[in-house]
Amino acid sequence: MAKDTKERILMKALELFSQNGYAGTNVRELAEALGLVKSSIYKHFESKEAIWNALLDEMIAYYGARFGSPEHLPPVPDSPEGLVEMTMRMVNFTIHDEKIVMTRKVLAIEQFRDPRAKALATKHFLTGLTQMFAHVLQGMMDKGLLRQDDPKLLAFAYTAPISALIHLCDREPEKTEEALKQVEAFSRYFILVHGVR
Amino acid sequence: MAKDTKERILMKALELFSQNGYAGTNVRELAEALGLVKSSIYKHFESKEAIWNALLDEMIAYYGARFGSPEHLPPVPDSPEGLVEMTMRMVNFTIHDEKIVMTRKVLAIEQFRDPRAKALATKHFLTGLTQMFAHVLQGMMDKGLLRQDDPKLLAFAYTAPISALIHLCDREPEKTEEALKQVEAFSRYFILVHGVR
DNA sequence: CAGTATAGTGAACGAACGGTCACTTGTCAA
DNA sequence: TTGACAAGTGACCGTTCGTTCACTATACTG
Repeated sequence: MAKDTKERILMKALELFSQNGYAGTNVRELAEALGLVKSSIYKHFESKEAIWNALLDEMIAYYGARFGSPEHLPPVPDSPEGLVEMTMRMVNFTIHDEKIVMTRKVLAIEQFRDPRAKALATKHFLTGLTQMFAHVLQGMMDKGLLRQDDPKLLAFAYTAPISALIHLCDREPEKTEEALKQVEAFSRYFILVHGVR
Repeated sequence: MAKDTKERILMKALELFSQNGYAGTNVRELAEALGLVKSSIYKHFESKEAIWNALLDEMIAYYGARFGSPEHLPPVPDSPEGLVEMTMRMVNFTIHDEKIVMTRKVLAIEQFRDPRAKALATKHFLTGLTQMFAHVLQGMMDKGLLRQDDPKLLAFAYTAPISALIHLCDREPEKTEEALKQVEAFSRYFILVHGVR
């Protein structure tokens, strides 16, 4: 029950921080959103800032566990269409997983204030996807599915537009359907341009 | 003197909001950053929220005046190298103009809370650049400098990576030099891929 | 010169903030 | 059965928040 409450606090804090930011959220509404009174919060965290730091710890650990090690690199597709499918699977996951969506939002809000949020934001928004797809696209070049090219530059050119559409979904969820179509269209176009001819 | 102070308040509010957000900034520090006491602020704005709304009005108007009408579309370059130059000029401007940098930051922070900030964020982060370069790239296709293609898709593929690097500069200014090199490398690569052969 | 806006001040307001503490409740091992 | 401990409560603390207001200083206007 204790551990459970601590985790529930962190989850609800993520939810509230991702909407109104750290400064825009107060301990009382956090507690009441969990059916508690604010003093109960302090049985689990010594301060509001401690909640923020624990949340950041968790976000960093979650990212590391999920995307940090080479063993989590996705398999290299066997066909151009396989890249489209893999991309759509990945994008669909990342925009529908509530925790990841809220993490991106909170990083967008707090990136200029907290150095650790800043570093994690760069991973989430830029280097993470690029590194992952550098591996995938390199693999596809090795298989002769894409023209030989600088894999990092190619991965950057591939993932940055997709990342922009993910941000759009975070900001305006009602545009998700249209954004997903754009992702697919862009993915196919990318293959058309960079595939072997 | 009056108008001046009102504008100084808005400018300093933009500065503080872009660092700590609206909720993370209080009227007292805003006033004292201007050499005033907080009650003086209320001679010019009826509330803190009124400052925020006036700031948003100004940001929206500024964007409209600068990028809103077709007459502000840049001239179409006469050579592939001209596209690189135009791009570098544009990026250099947008990451060194303090007001625009702070505007992007504040939009990143407040995009999930305020509907008008959300709409303006999408323009700043996505559609604005894309529309502008759809025109430029279309013009270059007409001149036979680029292969025929869907100008919107092409512009999206061109501007999204550049936009990602602009965001990186906003977040980690110490990486500006490296980011600019990446923009240039990407721009040349883009021409290599999409230019006539 | 008198009169009147305008800009700025300092003290004060109630409300909301993060945080503390003595206390009650529930759980479970000895 | 009892003792110990963790979880939760409600009252309360000092501080800070946004905001108001009576007042002063300054500058323009008739």
